[in-house]
Amino acid sequence: ARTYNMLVSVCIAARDLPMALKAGMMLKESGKQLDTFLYTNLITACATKGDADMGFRLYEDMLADRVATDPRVYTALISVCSGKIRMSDNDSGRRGQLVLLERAFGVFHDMQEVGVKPDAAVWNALIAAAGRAGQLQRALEALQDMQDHHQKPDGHTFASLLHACCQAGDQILAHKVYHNALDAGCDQSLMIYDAAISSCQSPVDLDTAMQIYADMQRNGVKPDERLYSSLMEVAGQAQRVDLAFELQANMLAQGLQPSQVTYSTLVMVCIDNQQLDKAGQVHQLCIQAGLHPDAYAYNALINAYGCALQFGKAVSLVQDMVRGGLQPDQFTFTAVLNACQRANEAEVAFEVFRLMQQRKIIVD
RNA sequence: CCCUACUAGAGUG
Repeated sequence: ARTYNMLVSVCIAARDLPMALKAGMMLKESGKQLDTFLYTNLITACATKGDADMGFRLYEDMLADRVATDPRVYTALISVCSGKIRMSDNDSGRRGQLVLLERAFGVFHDMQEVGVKPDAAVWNALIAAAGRAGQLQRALEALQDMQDHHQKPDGHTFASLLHACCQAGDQILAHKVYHNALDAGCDQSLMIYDAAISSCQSPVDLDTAMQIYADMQRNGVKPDERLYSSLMEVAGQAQRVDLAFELQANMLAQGLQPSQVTYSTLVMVCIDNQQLDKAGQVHQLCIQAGLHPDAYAYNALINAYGCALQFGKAVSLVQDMVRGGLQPDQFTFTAVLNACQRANEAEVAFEVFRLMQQRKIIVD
């Protein structure tokens, strides 16, 4: 069973939910019971993909098989709701998110019904779900409830609260939460620094972000590559492209490898500051580093080239994108059409439009 | 306390 659990972990790390489920099925068909570990693992895979239906189906299977449940299973289930809330901010909108949030609280209720005691992670997951749904008040209530049950808020708690503040646009509260986190002894938690820096994005507050960076270093916490991305983003918003690259240099000096996120962040910083050539260079560096830019990165760059009347570059990026195994999506097509319009490329626009119809891509 | 499972984390029209 342990071997299978590890196999499933590998599938999950590779973001291959179908393969993970297949591994689970294989085990089941060989007459073995799936254990709590494996179910939790599988449910978590659903959470990261935002597949709530599958997540709850697995939970039902688990009950049917009379496998013991524990707080981790319920945390994973709450996180299934939370994951779908994150996925659905594009399409289904606010109402769907609130329904999912209620479902998360429903899980919380159910677990207590069956006599499983919530632990800190359960409340943390609830706070995160509420934050993602933009319900800061709800997140604060969950925090209160957590404290009423004598659970100590930890780094996860404060980081989730900080993100909830960001989502709700409450920067003032975010700063208070950050200081509460430090006072509560979470000064060794990298997450709180990252979340606190992210809260300096709107309105842009580079000074505070850099202070948090300094706090972190003073407290002897080693940053990761994501924290640097958060900082670089704030630098870019403060029109400090120079600082963004300086931070990247710091990062390299600390032996951290830039990731696709690092490069995308830098590309966006350049685009937002009208440094399109530099953006293109960073994009190339990303490819050279063997990291594949995703559709977001391509679309942003294609759009920027289109706006800058660099039609040829926009088109060649679309080609690169396809060669890189990515499907142009509605954002890509919109960007290309926009580029055509600006460059008076009626013929190409017509072609593109036909392709969109073929692929049934709908724009507004 | 750690071993195989849960909880935070960006960006595109």
